[in-house]
Amino acid sequence: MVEHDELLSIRAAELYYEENKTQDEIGSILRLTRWKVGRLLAQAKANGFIRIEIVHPRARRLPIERRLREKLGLTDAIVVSSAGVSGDDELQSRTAQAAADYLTSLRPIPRTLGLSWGRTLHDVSVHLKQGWAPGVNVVQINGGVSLNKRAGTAATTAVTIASKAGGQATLLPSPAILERIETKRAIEADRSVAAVLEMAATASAYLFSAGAADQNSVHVDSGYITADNVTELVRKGAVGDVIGRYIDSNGNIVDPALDDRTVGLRLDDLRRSALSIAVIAGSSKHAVAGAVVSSGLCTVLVTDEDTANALLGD
Amino acid sequence: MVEHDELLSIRAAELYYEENKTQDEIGSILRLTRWKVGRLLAQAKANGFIRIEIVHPRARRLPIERRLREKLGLTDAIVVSSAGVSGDDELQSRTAQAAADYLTSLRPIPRTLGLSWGRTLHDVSVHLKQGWAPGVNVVQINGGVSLNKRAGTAATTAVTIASKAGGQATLLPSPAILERIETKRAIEADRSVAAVLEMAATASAYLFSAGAADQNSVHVDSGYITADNVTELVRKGAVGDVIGRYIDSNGNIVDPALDDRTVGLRLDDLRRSALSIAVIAGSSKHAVAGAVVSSGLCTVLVTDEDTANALLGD
DNA sequence: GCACTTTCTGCTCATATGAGCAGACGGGTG
DNA sequence: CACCCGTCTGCTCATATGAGCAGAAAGTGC
Repeated sequence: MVEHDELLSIRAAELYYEENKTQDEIGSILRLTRWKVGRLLAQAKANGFIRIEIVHPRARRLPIERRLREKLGLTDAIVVSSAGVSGDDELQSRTAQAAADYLTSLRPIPRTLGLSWGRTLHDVSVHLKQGWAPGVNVVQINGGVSLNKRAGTAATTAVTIASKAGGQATLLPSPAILERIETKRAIEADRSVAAVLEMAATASAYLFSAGAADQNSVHVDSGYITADNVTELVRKGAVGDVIGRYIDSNGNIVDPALDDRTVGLRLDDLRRSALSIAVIAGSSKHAVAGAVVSSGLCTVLVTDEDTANALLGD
Repeated sequence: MVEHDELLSIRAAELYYEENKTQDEIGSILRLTRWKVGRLLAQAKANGFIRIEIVHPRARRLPIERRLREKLGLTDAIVVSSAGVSGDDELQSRTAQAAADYLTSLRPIPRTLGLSWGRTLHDVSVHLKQGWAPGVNVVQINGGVSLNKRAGTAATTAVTIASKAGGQATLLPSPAILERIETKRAIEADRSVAAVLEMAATASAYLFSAGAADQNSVHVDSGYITADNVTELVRKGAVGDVIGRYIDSNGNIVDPALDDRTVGLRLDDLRRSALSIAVIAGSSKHAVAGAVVSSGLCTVLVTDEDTANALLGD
């Protein structure tokens, strides 16, 4: 009889959800009392036969957000829906939009925002509304200025975010990765750079993304490292990079020598921060996202539904 | 402000459908009155942002059924959901199940059921329950007995359906298509064949499927026609076959000479019937389904959601 | 700036729905 | 066959929701 009840619950669900009939009407159609209909409907829901989806570019997945907060110990999580999405580009754009929304509604408003750069964060800067906050200063937390046009967007991103909030942008005038460690030490010792790094270390909030460890990395594009370097890093266990530093799935630095040549905030500075927001979207970034979250690099994660489900292991 | 209301309606929908909050609670979260929340929710529904799907192999799509009845003038339409379906095979199986259900619940119970044959109808016969009706006789309406094992299922189908209803099966002892028209005339004149055809013409209901006009046709498999014949038929506008007769998109016979060599009920006999049930599923059969429905070959259509949507032109 | 129309808001009231409970039912078990 | 235990049924009652309406607000044309 269980089998038969299941079928009945489907018939009831059709009439209720597709034909907008009341449980009473359904009762007289299926020759049941309205209470029985109510129970069948509840049963159909409990069995997962009723799937309700909110189809909208700005839709979020609150239950997944809650599970992320609870299971992974995040202060906050923002998960955008991937329902009806056409490709990774759209997913990234939706996520960037959500990050912009999150920044806008953030209270208390941070005085200084430490910022990394990349395609995702550029997208966030575009989505922010003019006047999104009343005075927020932005400081770059890792190097990468104008080595080529792609890296040039690093400056644009910082300046855009600051100017839309009526604040100042402080750029870090250094390449992301230097060829020799001596050069890196020298540049860090320079007053203009040291001042920026000092400011970066004391920012009240951080906003960063992560890159996948593959040939499409911005660091390869920008010429800081070669495709072969990346292959080697992957062999050593790298899953991606955060503010220019390549990490393995536990969030540890993969290649300390390379890391020593990388200019910018240390990962531990990020881990000490009370508010660090990671914006990570797209199927290629599931692994880095996992590393970022599990090693405590962020307190807030903005991501897409698929990545979130991957993090939760289902 | 419309833009802003849309976003609010999405936030409200998230809280309502994913977090099971009451409209009142949502009101206090979003700082709105509960009536405003109700209106936002109604708006979200009206804009199609809320998608409710019933995910179950036996789920039907009642609104599409209604539109099929209204727009295409069918007496009845049964549309199974394609939600979460893996391939055409599953779609066909679901549709066959629905056809079996429909037959079982059919009132008044037909005394004699005219039947064609094919993979789909075989599937229907399998899904019917023992004792699905109290005494229904079955008569084959087109030829095709045991030329090879595939065609052999024609007899099995008819016998199964009849025996599960405690009735008699009457087989049409003839090939589907003969090579020479004289042979066809001779076989039709034979008393044993003529009697079956007479019975077929006076059946109280018909159940048939349709084949796509392609190389996978049962008629090619069974050796009644060659793959080249099919190519030629398609060139002449054939979209598929019904009870062995190839029709174009208007439901007209494509090749009168071939048709004259085909044994069985005429299409016009089907069109005159008060109850003829077509069971057609799968993406390859959208075109035939359109021809069958628009030329009035069936009064009842059992099909899948995708095919139905194709018929409705969207 | 004023009269007019249209849209929006917060309400009352009727209805639909879910929670919880007492009794009916069913089917093992001694 | 009587008994018990778990499940199911139909109910009452509290709550959530939608329809409809009067007044407020916001446009619109002169």
